[in-house]
Amino acid sequence: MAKNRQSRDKEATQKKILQAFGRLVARDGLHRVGINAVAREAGVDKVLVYRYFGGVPQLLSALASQHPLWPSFEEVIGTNALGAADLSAEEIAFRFLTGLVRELRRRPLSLAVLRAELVEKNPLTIELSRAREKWAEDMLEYLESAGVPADSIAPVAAILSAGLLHLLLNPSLSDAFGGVDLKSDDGWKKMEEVVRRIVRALIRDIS
Amino acid sequence: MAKNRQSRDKEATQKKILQAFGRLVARDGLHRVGINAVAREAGVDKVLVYRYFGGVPQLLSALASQHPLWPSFEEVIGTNALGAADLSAEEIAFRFLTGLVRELRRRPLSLAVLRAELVEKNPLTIELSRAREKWAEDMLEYLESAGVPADSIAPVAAILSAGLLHLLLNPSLSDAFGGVDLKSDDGWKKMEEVVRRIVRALIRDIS
DNA sequence: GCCATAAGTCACTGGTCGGTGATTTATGTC
DNA sequence: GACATAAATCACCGACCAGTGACTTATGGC
Repeated sequence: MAKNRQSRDKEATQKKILQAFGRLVARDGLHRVGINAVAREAGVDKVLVYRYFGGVPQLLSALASQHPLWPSFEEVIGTNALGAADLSAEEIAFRFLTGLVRELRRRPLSLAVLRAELVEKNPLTIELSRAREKWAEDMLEYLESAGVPADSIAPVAAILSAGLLHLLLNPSLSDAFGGVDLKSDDGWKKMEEVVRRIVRALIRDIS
Repeated sequence: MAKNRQSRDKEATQKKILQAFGRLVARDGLHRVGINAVAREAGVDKVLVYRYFGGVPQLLSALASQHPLWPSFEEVIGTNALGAADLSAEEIAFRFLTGLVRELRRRPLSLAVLRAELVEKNPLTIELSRAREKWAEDMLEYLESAGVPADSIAPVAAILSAGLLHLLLNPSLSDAFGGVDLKSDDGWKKMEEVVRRIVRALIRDIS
């Protein structure tokens, strides 16, 4: 016969399940992915999903343990906190905002988590929010230790990063405003220039 | 007997249904409100919901025809386009951003729609997105006709309004950054000052 | 008081979901 | 080749969902 239905390979099956879960979450969003859908997508009986993982939350944390949801300071800024100390405040702010976008853009799972947090309030999303907030605090601490006066710019950073995040989550929004296509790399390049302008103006204003 | 179960009052029933729908959407989000939930909340058989409205989309449009989802330019700015022509660019930009927040904050249904757009792609949300985008275009036109140089500030306005919107949809986000409680009026008062600072710096930079 | 109308109710279909107990079967070991 | 083990499957449960056809009954007009 062409192929055994039962491959009897635990590790391979687990991998199939995890990959299917990741695909589905990236495509449909966290809030509409359930055990049934995962099992279907993986071509596997749902009992196996329960056996090997336990449930959707465990699937997510298994995936997150392979590829962390949130980028590190180094990934975002392009250098560690020590190296960042040599940069100007403007440069750090610019790199922070654009780096954030760059890193999140290659993490569809993280974007799905952000969307889910906006829309669903359950033990899983609450836990996820907590983790993300802790990460944001850490980022801010790093910024401070790199010499950025956090007190004065924290709320500004909140608005700007929230804005970029929102455009990231909802590309259609920007069409109406800027006519910039944020689904394309070129669109984001242009958006980076805008960020540069904003940051420059704000920093000049403070000092 | 205490009361007839059947009140036999079509208009009253329709009103009950609409109100129940509005309550549920504001509380649970558009994407998790179905016919069954509406009927339960209204204390009415679901057949009546189908009879009087037809489905969830029609419920939403019935509600929106009573209270428009998106505020007018006058509501946002506090004066019509003619009056706005007398204001400085800084003042218009400030009023636009803070007015947007003020008006949307009192429209829980609109916030629910924005959330749904982020998370669900179906005929209903697509139609809703289209309507909202058209509204945004109109707003931008009004701004232009009030003397604001739209070309140069459109992308900036996109980022800033998207940011405020995101904070509106996700109050927990701001905690980590600014320590500002955006569920309270005071928090938003503080946020307005931040907006003032940003707008002033940016306008100063342009001119 | 009669009765047509329409407001409201009941009961059902077919489907999906999360979750679980019992069973089959491929595989490596001896 | 027999057999214990565990990988995988099957079959089911109760709950919820959207949607529909058939029914009951309150009400206003006569």
